[in-house]
Amino acid sequence: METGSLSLADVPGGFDLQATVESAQSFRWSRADGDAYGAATAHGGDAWYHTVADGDVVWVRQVDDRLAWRATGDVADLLVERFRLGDDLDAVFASFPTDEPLATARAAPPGLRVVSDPFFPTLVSFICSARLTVGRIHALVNALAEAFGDAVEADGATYHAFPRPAQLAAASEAALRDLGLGFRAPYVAETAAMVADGDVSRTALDGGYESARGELQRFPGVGPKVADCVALFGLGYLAAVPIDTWTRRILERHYPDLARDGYQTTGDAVREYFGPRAGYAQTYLYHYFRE
DNA sequence: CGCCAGGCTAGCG
DNA sequence: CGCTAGCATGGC
Repeated sequence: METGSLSLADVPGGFDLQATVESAQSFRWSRADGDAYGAATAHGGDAWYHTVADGDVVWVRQVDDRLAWRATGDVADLLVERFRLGDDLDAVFASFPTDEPLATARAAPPGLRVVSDPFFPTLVSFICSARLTVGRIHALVNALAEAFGDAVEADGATYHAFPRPAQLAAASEAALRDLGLGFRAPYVAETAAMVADGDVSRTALDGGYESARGELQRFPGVGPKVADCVALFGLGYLAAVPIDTWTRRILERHYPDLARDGYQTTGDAVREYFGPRAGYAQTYLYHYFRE
């Protein structure tokens, strides 16, 4: 087991681990003190969170200006990437128009970051997200890992990586339904098969936000909203603005001029207003106003 | 019991 | 094009 600690003192705009891993972007972080994902907790502040990333079991916790980690390998670089610690949040917010709702959202808490998660787990997670609560998405995604992912031992316990495309493609639709996937089961099965078979263009995914969105919607179970979530959290396109039921309510209440009838037109209006990193604004608004 | 959840798809007009 | 019913499941 290796350990390390990252200083957050010089990370511009700061970092809030709990907000970032419990804000329904990533569903593969679990808190040691019970499975309270999605439940508002006043102070998970210095709790340990764990996951399996790139084959390593990883524990991480934040104490003030330090991010401490333990893992089965060196994960310092991985954490910097996954949590986008290189993003200058002060610069991001300086690029937004100043308005009251966003200022309020940023203050509670500052340091929430858009995650940068691996593509396939993000794709499957958000296919699963349709018509589910955040807590149930978390439970389902981790049930998929336990059922079909590689086992990794650490500290005398067994953890599971998220399944690779071929592993999920080999799962029967009935087995997926048994986990509680419901009508999402065939979507996950067919999408996993497409990725496992190479029926996806990496060039299109890497060819900009518009290109990626089109390629993503080729997958069954991926419409405009899920495509935006994958583009933002799994491909790093900060122009993506996922508009779920909560975000639509938030827009209608706080930004009535941006809430158009259609999905696409609303997203375009939000991008027009906040600019090319509008996804960051959406992530803060969603996190703060969801309650 | 009814309603809703980080929606999508098929099938209408 | 736009619009809507149906979809599985569990929690409140």
